[in-house]
Parts: sequence; structure tokens; C-alpha cells
Amino acid sequence: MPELPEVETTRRGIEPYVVGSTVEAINVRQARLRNVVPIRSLKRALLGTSIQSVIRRGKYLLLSSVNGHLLIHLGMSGSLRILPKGTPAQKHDHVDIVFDNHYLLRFTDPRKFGVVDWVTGNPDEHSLLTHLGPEPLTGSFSGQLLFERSRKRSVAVKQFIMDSHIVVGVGNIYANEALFKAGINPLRQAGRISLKRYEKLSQAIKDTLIEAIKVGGTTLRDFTNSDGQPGYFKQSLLVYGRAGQSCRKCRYRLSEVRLSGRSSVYCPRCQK
DNA sequence: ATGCGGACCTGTTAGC
DNA sequence: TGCTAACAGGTCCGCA
Repeated sequence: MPELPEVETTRRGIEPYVVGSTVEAINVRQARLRNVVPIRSLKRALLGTSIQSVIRRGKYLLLSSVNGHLLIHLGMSGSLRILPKGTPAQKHDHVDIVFDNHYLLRFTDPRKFGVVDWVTGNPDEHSLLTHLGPEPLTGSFSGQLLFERSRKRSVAVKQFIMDSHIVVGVGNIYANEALFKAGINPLRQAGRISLKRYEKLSQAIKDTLIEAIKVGGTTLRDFTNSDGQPGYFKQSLLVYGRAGQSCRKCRYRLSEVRLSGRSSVYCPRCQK
């Protein structure tokens, strides 16, 4: 479900409730998530400590206390919500972090592709984080980087920019959108794109993500922020979900192909 | 190393 | 209306 803008929206939503609050209880209903450390082991470390910060790394969130970091990934269908204490749990509500204020943080994930893990030491060395590429909204991400890392790569450029080892946070929706804005065909081989075009693409990725964050992300079916509100970027989508409809630039019919199982929509006229 | 397909799960929707 | 297949915002793993 969530790409970088949705995770960042979630981060901003939970931060004011969580930072400075002490963990009073942890309720685990479903421990079988995509974890490295058994989820139950986080209890001992986190109970009675307070959360000092909520930072995002790619699509991961890190809630840090003096003892270590709670690492959360929302997978394809996960969400985090702030709810009043005592709110009854529903079917896919797997973990609650209960605070000493009036609230709890609830992790929900029907498909269980998400992660709720515990990290001690430097989180950058955690196996899920250590090989991640740069953050797209920082200066360490650029057209130059995409150009250099794509040389001799034959993969389609869309798969290339969705590879978290290259750059983090770009999922299927925003990959489609950024490629359209940059005028690049998603099927083009990554190694056969010029530096100039990669500079346009890196800027398109930044612009798309920033715009989406501004309006609270994209809600297709069930994404909500931590208050239960949807995001409004869906109205701004130029190609994703619009196969067969007309291009917003040239009116030509948008095409759809599947790239490693992911739907890829593009304009055959505007994207070369 | 790179590229590809399958695996992990459940819910919703499209099609017969 | 009901059944089945395909699809969905992600990522890791094993194999060639």
C-alpha cells in the first residue's frame, strides 16, 4: 500500500502523540509478520521507556527510545493509527503500543507483509536497512547517481528506480507518475538513458513525492493517515490507474504493460 | 553481479 | 446470485 509519501504522512501524524510519551503496555495479537527479531522480545526493552523521535528511512519508520529502535514497515496493506485507549481491536489489528497519555498506536496489516521489529545499536546496520540506497528528497539523490549506477544495466528503467538499493521510497504509483513527467518510457533499458534525461527523471521523482506529501499521500482503496483521513493525491494522478484513458498532455490513448508483475501505464507518444 | 520468477498473505473486484 | 481468477500501494530469496 504505502509508498514514501504515505509513510511520511503517517510519520507526521503519529509524531506529536508519540514523542515524549512513555510506553505503558504492548499488546501483540499477531506475531507472525515479516520480522527478523521475534516481536515479543521488544516488550522488555520498550516498556517504561519514552519515545524520543520518529524518523523515516525509505518506507521504514524508526521509533527510538534509549534502549533501541522500534522498526516498522507497512508492507502492502499496513497502517498505523492513533486511537483512544481502550478502542476495541478488529481482525487485522496486530500490535498496540499503549502510551501513558490517552492514546495508543495501533499497527494494522491484513496481508502481513509488514514488519514490527526491534533494533539495538545502529539501525543503519540492520539487515533490512543496511543496503538501502539514498533518500530521494535529499541532495544525495541526483540524476548523476541514477546515471552512474545504471551503466551496463539492462533492466527496464521503471524496475531500476523501484529498486530500493538504487533509491528508496519509489513504489509503483510514483514510478509511473515520475516517468510520465520525465517523458521516459518505463520499458527503456536503464543503461541506455542519458545523464540529461536522468537529471529530468530525478527531478520528476522529487517533485512527485513532494506534491504527494503535501496532500497527504494517495488513497486508492484503504490508505488513511493516523487520524483515519484519506490522502488526496489520487486526483493528481496522470497515468497510474488510467490505462485506456487519454493522455493529459496529448490526448493519445494510454498503454499498459506489466513489468515484473507490476502494472505500468504510460503514454506511447509522450514517453520515449 | 544481474535478472527473473516465485513466495509471503488477505481482501476486493471483474468476468463468466 | 455465486463461483473463480486476477489483481492490489512491497520486498526478499533462490536459481540460472
